[in-house]
Amino acid sequence: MIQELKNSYGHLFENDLIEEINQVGTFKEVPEGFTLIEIGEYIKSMPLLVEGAIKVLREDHDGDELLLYFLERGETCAMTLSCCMGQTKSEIRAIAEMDTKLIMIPIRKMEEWTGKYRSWRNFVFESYHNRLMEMLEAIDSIAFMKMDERLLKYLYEKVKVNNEDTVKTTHQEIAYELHTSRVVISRLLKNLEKLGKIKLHRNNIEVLS
Amino acid sequence: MIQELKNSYGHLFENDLIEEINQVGTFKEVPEGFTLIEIGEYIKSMPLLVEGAIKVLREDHDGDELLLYFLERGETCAMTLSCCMGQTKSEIRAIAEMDTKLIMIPIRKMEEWTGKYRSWRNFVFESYHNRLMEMLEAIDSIAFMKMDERLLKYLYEKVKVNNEDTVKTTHQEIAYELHTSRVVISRLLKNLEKLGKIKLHRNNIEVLS
DNA sequence: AAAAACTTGTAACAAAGGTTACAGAGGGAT
DNA sequence: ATCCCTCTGTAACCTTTGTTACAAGTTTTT
Repeated sequence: MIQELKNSYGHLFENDLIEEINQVGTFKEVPEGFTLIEIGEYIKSMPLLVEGAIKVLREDHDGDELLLYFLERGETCAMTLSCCMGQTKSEIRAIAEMDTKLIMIPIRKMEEWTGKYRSWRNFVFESYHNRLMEMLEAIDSIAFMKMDERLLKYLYEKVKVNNEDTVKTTHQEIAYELHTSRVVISRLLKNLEKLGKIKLHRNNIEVLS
Repeated sequence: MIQELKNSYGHLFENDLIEEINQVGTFKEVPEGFTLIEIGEYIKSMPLLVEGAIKVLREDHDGDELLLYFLERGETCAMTLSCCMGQTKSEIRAIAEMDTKLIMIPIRKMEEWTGKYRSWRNFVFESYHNRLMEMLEAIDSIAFMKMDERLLKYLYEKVKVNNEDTVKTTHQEIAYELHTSRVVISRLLKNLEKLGKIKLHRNNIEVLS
């Protein structure tokens, strides 16, 4: 674990802290699709992402979903942080976007470290900052963009996060994450194909350029 | 200033910190409608709200607005915090919702205090937490609710923040804050009136029950 | 191979919200 | 009173998005 830690967090944390993380953290490997946090759950530990990616989703009372943002290597979930501190239930769902490696930190350490290590404090603040910015971006998308723009943006993000130029998913799944219906997604995808931005195949979408 | 500080923050901060705030903070009183922070501005100090309320807005590239949330007594703007730390430009606009009193803290103190005072650290974390929760609520509203529900929610919030049962504003202004058109707002307000939820007057809306 | 389940395409229609245009009410200034 | 400006109400129409229904292709299961 120490090697993975140093790779992903060596430039952020001083050696003492890396050492402590190595002592109290537990290494965890989860497969694509694994649910890391469910809405309403209490959170007992905080994840540091070492490899892979996690998607964070919001749900309304009818069970309708909406993708908020992705977490990548070297990041943590500020929502989790937030819930840890306040001892409140999770407001979001976190699902592994691909096979993912993480280090779990017991929440009692967090509080201690914020007093003890400046680098940890900065990391936590920066996490909050990044998450707020991503929430703003999510708000921009749903408030100001039309569905076809959102869809294209979604595809570009997927391509970036997964580091592949095809998005392996179904229209139905996209519809869930953008909170709309499958028919609408099929329609708009067909349009994007006509515009030469993508190429449609069964179970995967090739994103051009 | 010390008295106002103690009233709003006495239960949160230890005396030493209150004392320090009193030393370095400057008291500021702004009228309703005053722009405290503009998008793209660099931020030099952080506001602690003592009395009144502040509305926080987001804008897209076309200049279209959207109300994100209100700040009330005992709160601070986590966006500001966030921008201070990162030395980045403001992503939001903050406008006094009514006549408002604040204490401005120079940003260099913030960093210092997060190391020195546990209560300050907790205050900052809690601020971030609250702001994230309000962003989530904003997302819920625009993603999952229809315009008439959003409008009613908006009116209820205004009533609560301003502590009056009439909302003194024009349809046009509501349209700006909900990012829609005046005609739509007029239409929906008329409907809410028919449903007996509100009563319309010129320049003000009476919210019933 | 046949059946079942999943995925995509498409048409037809409905609903919500956005746009344009215009009339008239209310209030302030001269 | 008259003029002017702001605010509100409403009609007619358009666009975007959501819904229902169904056909056909693909993959998995039996």
